[in-house]
Amino acid sequence: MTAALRNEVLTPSVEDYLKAIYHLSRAGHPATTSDIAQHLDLSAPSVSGMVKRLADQGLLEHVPYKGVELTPEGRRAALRMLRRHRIIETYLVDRLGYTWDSVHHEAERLEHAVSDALIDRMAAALGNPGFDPHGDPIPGPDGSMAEVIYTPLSDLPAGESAVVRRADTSDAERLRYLAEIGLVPGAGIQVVARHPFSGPVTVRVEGAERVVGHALAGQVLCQRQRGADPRA
Amino acid sequence: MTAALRNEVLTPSVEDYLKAIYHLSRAGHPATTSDIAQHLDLSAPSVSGMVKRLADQGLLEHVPYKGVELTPEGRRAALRMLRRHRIIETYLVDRLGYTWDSVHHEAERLEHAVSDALIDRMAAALGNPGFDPHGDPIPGPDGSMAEVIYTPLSDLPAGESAVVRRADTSDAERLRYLAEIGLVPGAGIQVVARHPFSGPVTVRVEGAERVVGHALAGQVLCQRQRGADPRA
DNA sequence: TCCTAAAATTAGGCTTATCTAATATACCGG
DNA sequence: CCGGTATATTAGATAAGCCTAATTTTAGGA
Repeated sequence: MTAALRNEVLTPSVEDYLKAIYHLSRAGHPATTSDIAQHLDLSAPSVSGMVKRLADQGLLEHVPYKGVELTPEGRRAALRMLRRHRIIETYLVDRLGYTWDSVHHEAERLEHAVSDALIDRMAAALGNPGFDPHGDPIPGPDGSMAEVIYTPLSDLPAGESAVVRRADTSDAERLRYLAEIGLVPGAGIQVVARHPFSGPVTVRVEGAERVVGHALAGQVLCQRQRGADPRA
Repeated sequence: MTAALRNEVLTPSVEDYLKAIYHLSRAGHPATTSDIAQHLDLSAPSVSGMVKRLADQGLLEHVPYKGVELTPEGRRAALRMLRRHRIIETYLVDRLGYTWDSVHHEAERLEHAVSDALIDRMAAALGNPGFDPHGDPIPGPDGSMAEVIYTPLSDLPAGESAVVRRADTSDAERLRYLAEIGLVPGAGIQVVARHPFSGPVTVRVEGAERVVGHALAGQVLCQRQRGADPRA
């Protein structure tokens, strides 16, 4: 019998684990114990213990010493939390004057307390937006989520701001180099200049200006910020 | 060293106990273990245990086998919860289309999760109201609360709706009788007719019509509903 | 292949908050 | 003033989540 059929309510702790595992699994491979522990700022044994309970509840699959992956039920729960989080953030920014960078902590607390009905009312009041203030897509009540179109750094026009979302290569050398100059997922960047004839791109990252060759820039997938809105 | 100086954060459970004790203490005498247990739907031993911990933390005074009373610090915490609860209720009714009777449960969950900053933003967005949708006063950030003017049932004009708030007598016979006909604190009433020359009042309580003598009606203190707003 | 370092798990303990069962206290009527 | 009932407290157990210390497993390098 699955947890859903047993009609169980998830504790805030469990919800946080599912969220963390969902995020860590985006990359494809299973989330490891230490990844989860670091993400949630907990000890590894705490994670081991919780993982066992979550597996018993049918929310994830655990291969000991290997890692965990969410079951469809676990993923549903994680997407529900993602929806809550992003709607709350959007509401607080849109209606209560929060700034996009100050809103995360508040949403982190509220997402465990609001009812589904309130989330739906907030979403309706906002016109059922598809994206939050950070540009991230908001899952629907059914768990469906808009695809985000990532733009290669090499295609961004000069002057534009964006957020690095993914490095489209598995070459360790390149990944290491990109990390070294700060072009990691989540990093905010601004294109300073594009040089013609497939030349390099000059980009500002964390205050520093970096020059990135055309080929490498093509593998740095970015999410464009306001003004070139993905919801268009 | 008091809990406040130790900078402790109260758990949701503790907040609920303080709220319950605050409400039960309105009547004057200390709150008893079984009152608290009934109010929170917990066993008496659970309450005994928690009461001991709260007394250790300096949030209340406990005289074993007698009852508990909040310390100034405990009262501050309770009023902070009351403020949160009532601002949340007001916001949800005013801005998100909740009805005044459906809003309680949602507020009960949110009041433990919202930050002080969010409460202040919600209050500001509402124009710092002094009363919630039920007509109850909202404590300020400093714990101050508007006095509510209660109107004796004998003074209410015919047709007016009100809520019974207090019976201004300690005569057990009268209290028992008032309870019998449903004129208890919290009961919603409507004045059907007032009879002249200090005659009785006909009032609808829980669907039934009751006739109350002038003297007794003078001791049933009511809070008038919308249209004769206490915030005037 | 073997050995070691990193990662994961198990063992054992703590705190909060709840419960049921047993015991202690208070109050009221005779 | 004495006993019985109602109320309160203590005793002891449980579950969720967290921790540190000890152990086990995996994987990479000589």
